[in-house]
Amino acid sequence: MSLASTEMKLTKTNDLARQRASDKAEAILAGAMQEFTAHGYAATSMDRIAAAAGVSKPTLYNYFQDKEGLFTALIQQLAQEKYRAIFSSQDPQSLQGEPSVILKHIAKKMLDTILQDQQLLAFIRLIIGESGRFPELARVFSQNIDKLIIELLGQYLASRAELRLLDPEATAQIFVGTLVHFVISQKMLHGGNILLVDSDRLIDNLIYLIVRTALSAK
Amino acid sequence: MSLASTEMKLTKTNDLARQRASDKAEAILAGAMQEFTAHGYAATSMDRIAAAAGVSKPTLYNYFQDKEGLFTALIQQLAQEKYRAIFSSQDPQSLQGEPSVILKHIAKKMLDTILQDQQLLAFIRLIIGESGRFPELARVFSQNIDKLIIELLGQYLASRAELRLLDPEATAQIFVGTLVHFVISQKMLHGGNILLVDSDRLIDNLIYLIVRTALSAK
DNA sequence: GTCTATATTCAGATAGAC
DNA sequence: GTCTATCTGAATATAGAC
Repeated sequence: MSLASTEMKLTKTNDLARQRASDKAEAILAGAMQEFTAHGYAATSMDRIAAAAGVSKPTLYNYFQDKEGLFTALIQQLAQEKYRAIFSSQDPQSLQGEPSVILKHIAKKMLDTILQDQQLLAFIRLIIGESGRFPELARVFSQNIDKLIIELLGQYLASRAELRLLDPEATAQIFVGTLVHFVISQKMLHGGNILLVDSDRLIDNLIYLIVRTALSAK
Repeated sequence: MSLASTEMKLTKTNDLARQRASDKAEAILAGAMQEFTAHGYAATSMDRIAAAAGVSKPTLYNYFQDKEGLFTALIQQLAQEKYRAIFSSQDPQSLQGEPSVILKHIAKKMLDTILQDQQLLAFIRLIIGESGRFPELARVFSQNIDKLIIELLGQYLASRAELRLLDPEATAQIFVGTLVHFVISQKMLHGGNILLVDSDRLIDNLIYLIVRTALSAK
């Protein structure tokens, strides 16, 4: 299967060919998710996926062309799911109140969403780990999740002129980057045990940097 | 080989047993670096490492217990090298000038160091990708590189009281997190093509947030 | 469509010659 | 210490019965 040919638009939801996706296909994807997220691409065998899905190996090949095809199908499904999960947290524009309160709410919600979801953590690890072998999948993830979150938050920051930000979108990237880096170093790299700065302390300082000019102007 | 038994102190430099490390061992480590960083742990075969190193497979097993032992030895060597490369950039305390200038210099140096070094990028990808299988190696990397950089920068920020920071160490973590996230999303996830915010714009805004109170007080 | 059984390749690791 | 040659298990993928 050619990687270049993979259709990767997250906006393209289930089409005709999958009006009623087969139970078997779903079972296979569920098994594949368990195994791929736990062991990575190369260390996962089709035998183990078949066992986890409760089907035989030839059935895998009946629904998916090969290991690469199954993997890319899984990543697309996960990206859609996680995209929806993250954006079901409501639009910041609709929130009422002081920016410092709103931003704290957003930051806590973001961290909670990621830290509570072991599957999402494993997914991010998988995407980064396999980004050498599957650059296209990594690009799509980055463009569809990271970028959209930054844009949305940037719009909110831009709407609060009293914050006197140089550049709301760049500030949003700082905001998101700080939280993502925290998750990676604390959870994925297991640096959380002997930790330097906990999440509350980090969030408080991040928001302080963003709102302090507005505060002192009062 | 037991992972729990791996000695992982970066401070422990070459000891007696390697007073004059064999050329063969170095060739093997060089070959292992090329293959492991290019393909990850599971997808790299001992045959390919042997070929890349220009030795035969039994020679690998003469110098290293098994694949895991070779991998952990490589990660330790790379961590030492990268640690030194990053900290050879001089201590921020010794720099003279306005904090905004110093911080910009540090940020540019950090980004340049990482972005120019393809090997370091591949190493970070490897560490994150294999952090499920080798949690101990990931923990050591996080504690010895990430944490030390944040502490060093935190000390500098603490020495500049005019910045009126709530918490210099947490601010340093924001600084480093922003840059690391940029590298991951732009370079490793190949989000750089259709990019939102470029590195100069990001750095300018990061420093603006940190120093703007001191600026407006003038 | 789904299974059992298998073809084939390739991996990690080693025996034994030199 | 280093090699050639090889053992053994496991991986991807498929042929052919039902």
